[in-house]
Amino acid sequence: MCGRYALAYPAHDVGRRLIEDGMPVDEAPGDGDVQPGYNIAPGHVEPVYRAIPGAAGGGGAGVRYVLGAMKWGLIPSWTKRSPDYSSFPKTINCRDDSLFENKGMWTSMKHKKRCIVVAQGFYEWLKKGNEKAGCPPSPPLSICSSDNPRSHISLSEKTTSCYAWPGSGIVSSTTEKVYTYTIITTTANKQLSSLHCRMPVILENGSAEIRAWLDPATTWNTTLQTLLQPYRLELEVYPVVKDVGNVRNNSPTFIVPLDSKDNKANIKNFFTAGAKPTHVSSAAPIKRTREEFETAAEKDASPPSKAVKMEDSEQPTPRMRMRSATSNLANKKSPASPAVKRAVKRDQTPRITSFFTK
DNA sequence: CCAGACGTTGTT
DNA sequence: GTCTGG
DNA sequence: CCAGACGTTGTT
DNA sequence: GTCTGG
Repeated sequence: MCGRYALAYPAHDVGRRLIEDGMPVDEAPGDGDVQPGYNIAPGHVEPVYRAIPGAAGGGGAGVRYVLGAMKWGLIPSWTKRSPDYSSFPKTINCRDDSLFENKGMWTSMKHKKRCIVVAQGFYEWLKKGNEKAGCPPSPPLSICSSDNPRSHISLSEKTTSCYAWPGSGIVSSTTEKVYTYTIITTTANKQLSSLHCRMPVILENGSAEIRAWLDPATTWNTTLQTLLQPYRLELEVYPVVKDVGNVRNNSPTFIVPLDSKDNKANIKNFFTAGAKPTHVSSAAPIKRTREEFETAAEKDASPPSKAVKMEDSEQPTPRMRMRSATSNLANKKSPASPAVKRAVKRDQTPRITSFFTK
């Protein structure tokens, strides 16, 4: 989930918009230091917002807020491997429940390395003629036999929480530090659950939640934990052109609703299957004002902590159990070929796939 | 104590 | 960095 | 996340 | 089918 997103503003514009939303920016990358676009993929370098502690070390005084240029796909600083980006496991996302457990690679950074990824929206792919974009209890989605509509889920002015890792671990040939980040995912909310079982955690610009999340004086605690919730407000969801699939493509049309005749039928199926469109044919995504969000939030009133989480978190458990079981198995022997690991994961005997003729 | 692992998504 | 297994 | 490639020996 | 690169 959340393997592709959009942030097309040049760096200076990202900074300006954050400031307008009440998020101070003391420092920002040059426009040439990041890769703005409508098709941001893992490995790209993008603006990420974080707090730097003041001289005193912890609390209020002297904290600076900066936009940094970071690479998507987190590499911990303690990695001993050579600076090979692709050799490390896939860390473009971090499950919120992995953070709740007090172990694993995330514990080395959840206390001090929290940050915020800035995004206009993200993309979700619907699998070919297939209802389940993943997990067990997702409702059927009878959509697209061959041509897959893409849904673009717009966060417009919203941000997505994540970790940044000031990585001394990845060292380029120039001995330069590379900062990397990952995007935290949680259970999909009701609106998106027909598309996928996971969604990124989304926080409102300028919110107390973001300030709490970034506060350098705070180490990991249950308050931070409760910030990781499925999004409670409505998002804009609509199909977009399939060209977004190719990472080399980049176009503003990627965040414009797809409304061509050819795809009318698919779009109809898409929405009748459960995803609620907020608009289908307008020229550009609607931008919500902060006031609108706040009133919507008031309506929603319920404390974000329990109510929402409980109802949405019933699904993932069986799958999680499976995950830990298989990963234990797969990790028993260290140097195993990918094929062997996969076979072990499936609890099967590896197959011999090569042979000599004659 | 040291050595070794540390992940997610989606597939069946 | 921090936990688990030996 | 999807798209695209998927090999070796021996030559320049 | 499966891994790598973007």
